[in-house]
Amino acid sequence: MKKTILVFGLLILALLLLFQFSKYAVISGDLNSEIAIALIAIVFFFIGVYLNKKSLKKKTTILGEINHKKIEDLEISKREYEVLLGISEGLSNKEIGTKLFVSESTIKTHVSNLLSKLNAKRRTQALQIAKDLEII
Amino acid sequence: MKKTILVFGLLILALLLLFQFSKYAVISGDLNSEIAIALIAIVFFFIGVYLNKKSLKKKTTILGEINHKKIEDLEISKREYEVLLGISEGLSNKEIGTKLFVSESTIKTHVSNLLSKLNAKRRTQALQIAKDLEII
DNA sequence: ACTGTTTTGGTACTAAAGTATGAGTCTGAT
DNA sequence: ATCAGACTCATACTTTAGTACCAAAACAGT
Repeated sequence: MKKTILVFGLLILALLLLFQFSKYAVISGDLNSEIAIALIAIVFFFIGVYLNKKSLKKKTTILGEINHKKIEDLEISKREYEVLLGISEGLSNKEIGTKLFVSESTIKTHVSNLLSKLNAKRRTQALQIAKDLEII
Repeated sequence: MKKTILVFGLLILALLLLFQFSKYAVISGDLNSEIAIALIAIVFFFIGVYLNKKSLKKKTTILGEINHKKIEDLEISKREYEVLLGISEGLSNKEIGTKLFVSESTIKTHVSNLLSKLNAKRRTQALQIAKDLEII
């Protein structure tokens, strides 16, 4: 946050200097006034682009983030969550078991518990619900 | 949200400073060029914001849009695609059948064809692949 | 040390999912 | 009219998924 303020402060300072410079350039006639105006225009254009991109980025990132609180609220354990991720990768129970170095039976238990915690009837429905809750 | 407020605050500050400079310009008798420069700056700033917002909007929409060409390339039929959507909603074959007014057998056929076309072994894997190909 | 939760895993079933094959219907294009 | 592709549906199987129940080991916190 402090960095942001510092950056913007320096930015404004730079702009003011640029502005000042342009003013004197125009008055003294050293520079072609059209070039000075064009510079101002270009710089402010990119400032606008930059600020807008920054503010929009936040919104987009939030949409792709996982809601850790929701996971806790649903009382989904670490292992169960790993299984959920396996499901989202399209793996079978046996494949998830191999990946996590446990038996298929264990995965079945986890999946069954997951389904009841997510209030789902199938693993595909669990995926849909999980996406909706933003936990995957 | 806080960031947005901060950004706009700094923006307003910058504008006020610009305005102040214009006032001094008026006092010093250099009115026309100052106002002109300030106007140019503000206008181009907003042009930058506007254009950027437009281009970002397109990108975001593209990310959420379906790649219709890919669907054709994979030779996925209309009905098969509807079944795919049903799967992505977490429905069972029977439920998809009810939704589309056909028997479960028909859905099974569609699913089976879908899986081979998507090169998937399971419906969950089909979902993962379909998302990757941006067809859902 | 005791307690509660997590993780693990097994058995025994039931229910879905998926495969293979065949076949009738329907529609758009030639 | 014929022909290809899409849609429909059934039977018969095999394979995963999912449920129910039980039980032991591992662990964290008190």
